[in-house]
Amino acid sequence: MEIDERLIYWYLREGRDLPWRNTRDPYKIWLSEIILQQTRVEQGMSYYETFINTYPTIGLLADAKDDKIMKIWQGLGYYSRARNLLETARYIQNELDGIFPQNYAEIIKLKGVGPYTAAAISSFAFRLPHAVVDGNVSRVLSRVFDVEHAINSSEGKKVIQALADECISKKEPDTYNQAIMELGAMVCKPKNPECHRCPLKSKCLALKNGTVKNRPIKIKGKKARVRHMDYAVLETADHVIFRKREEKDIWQGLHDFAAVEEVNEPQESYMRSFIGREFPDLRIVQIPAAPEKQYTHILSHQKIKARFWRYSVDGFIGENSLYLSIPKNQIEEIAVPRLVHKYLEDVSLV
DNA sequence: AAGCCGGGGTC
DNA sequence: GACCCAGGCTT
Repeated sequence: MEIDERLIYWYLREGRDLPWRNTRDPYKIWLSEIILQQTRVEQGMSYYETFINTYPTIGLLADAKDDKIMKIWQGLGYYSRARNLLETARYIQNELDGIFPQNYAEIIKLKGVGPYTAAAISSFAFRLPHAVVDGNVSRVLSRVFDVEHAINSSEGKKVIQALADECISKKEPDTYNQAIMELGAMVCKPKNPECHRCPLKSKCLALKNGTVKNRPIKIKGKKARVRHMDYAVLETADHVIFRKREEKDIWQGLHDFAAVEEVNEPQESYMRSFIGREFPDLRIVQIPAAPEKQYTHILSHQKIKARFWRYSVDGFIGENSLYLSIPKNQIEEIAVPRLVHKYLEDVSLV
């Protein structure tokens, strides 16, 4: 039996029943694929349910407020996905009369949709023969064909895509695409792959050559850089002052606090003078002797050493400011990074 | 081609 | 701590 047939038989027998696998609605498939970019099924599942329940159609999503989308996306990471999701929903609703594009060339033009996602939507929604290549597929194919190119080099990507294009079932491209990703997730795992129960074990060159453990080859990434963020948490009797992050940096569109970022960790006096410059109309009522909390927050590319200094203040923040004064009983309404939410929980502000 | 963009799980 | 996840965008 050929590779595609083996995969399909195995998948029909052992594949998981996931919500987005029971539809050909391109809206639902697109939404699920954006959520699942660089995200495990188990992590994305509840977000998918929330989106579909809140916005059953693309037209309803298009009408949503930006801040509401960021709030629902809170905790999923890679927030540009949420911004692009909304922009694309509005584009399809307003410019394309709500009709989702129906072929690969048109689909890949959508913002936030690259080669993987365009192939996924093309095959799952329209049964077009475009082979998906994601992390799972790259791993499976690099083992089955014992590929020595690094899968994250441009040469390696070409090699893998060519193999994928060759293997895909022309009759059932949708089932085949689901199947090979499922195999990568359930059997041909990064560590401890379960080759004994693999439908491709008799065809796998890496298994035959004893190189499974060394496939795929991958070029190592850079180490995370360290950042020091010292937050001034300014609190009045019933408000807390937040900042909406608009600059091109992490957490765009989310809220944190007024912050000092220096190479070294500042002393309290430095924080106080920063607050004086940034908020001339504010009077500090109570000065902390030390940070209220500190955490090390790990991102894939940054290690953030965060300290939270909490000041009691009174007065008003200026007009037209970058800052928002949020009533304490509405803090849970705004989107915040995981780090900030952790702090808010630890000090009982949410 | 390389850098940037999150958060959570596994080993 | 290193690696990985239904990747894509920017430079």
